[in-house]
Amino acid sequence: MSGVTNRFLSNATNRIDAKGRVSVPAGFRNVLVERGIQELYCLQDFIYPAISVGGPDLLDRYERQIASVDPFSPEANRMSLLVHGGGVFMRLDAEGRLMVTDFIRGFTGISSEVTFVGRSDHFQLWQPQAFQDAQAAAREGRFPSRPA
Amino acid sequence: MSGVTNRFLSNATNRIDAKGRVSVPAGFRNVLVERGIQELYCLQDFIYPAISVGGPDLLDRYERQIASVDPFSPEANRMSLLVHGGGVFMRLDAEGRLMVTDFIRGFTGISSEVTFVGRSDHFQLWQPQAFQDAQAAAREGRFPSRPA
DNA sequence: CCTCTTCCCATTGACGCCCATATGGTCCCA
DNA sequence: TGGGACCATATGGGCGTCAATGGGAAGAGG
Repeated sequence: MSGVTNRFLSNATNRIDAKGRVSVPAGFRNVLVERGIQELYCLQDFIYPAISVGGPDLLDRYERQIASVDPFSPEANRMSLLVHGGGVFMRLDAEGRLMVTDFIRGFTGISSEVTFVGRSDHFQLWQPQAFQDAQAAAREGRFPSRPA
Repeated sequence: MSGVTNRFLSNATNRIDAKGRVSVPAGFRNVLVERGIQELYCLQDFIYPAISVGGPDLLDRYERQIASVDPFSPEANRMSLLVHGGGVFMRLDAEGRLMVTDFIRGFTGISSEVTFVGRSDHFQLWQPQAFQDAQAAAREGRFPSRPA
């Protein structure tokens, strides 16, 4: 109800510790509780070098999107590769942290810090500088280059 | 009613205290009450190095615009990156102050003082000198240079 | 048997919720 | 018209709580 806890908003940067863990911002954790999300589904963004994190419904939406285009098109092929081949379930530990796996590091370029970015119904993991650059580019009206 | 308290007008500069808080000018707080705004949606402006502050309706307007395009399109992704990733809900403390977070400092360059600028249906937070410069430029009819 | 993960606890610093003080202005009244 | 009570705003600071982070130890898997 309060607008504050029902959507993923804003961005914040946290450190990765020696064990490869990083705290999810408390505000985001509250949204997860509010939405009853316990299992996190992580997948690669179609456009940006970022990992999208949300509940199982996030996967549902992406699958519907894939289904809405010609299943034999290169676009559908590419999306399926990212969603089905690159998706993974994760859980938070008791302190609200998640493991930054090689899968995440490799796709995003994250090494020592993670920028958490709210996306309303999900949030994303970014390499800090990449996020700054992408946001600045978006303000200028430029679109990110897309993989062929 | 009188026209004085229903719009954000004029500008004022206040100090940030040792704990990183700053008082929102009483005139602006009155407008917030008049408009029934309790939760403040703060957005990193698209053009200027300033934070725009308004009610939840400010976010609603942007979200309707996003909803009007294909949600999986690059355009929607780009707008969400700015509107969701660059916005956050905040609330004032009992004395009418708000925390000047890194989210605000980093984007505006604000360090020790904040200039509050009325924009009719919302107001903005500026680094004082940046506001002076932008206003002088506007008087000369020059347009702002977009952020790099 | 060794390594990686999971669970648990400790520390520290930040933030929220209070209450206190200063400063400047307004209004009333002598 | 000058003084002074009164008031609203801006600002300062104490203190409890929670978040972010670090690290030990037990458990699982190779």
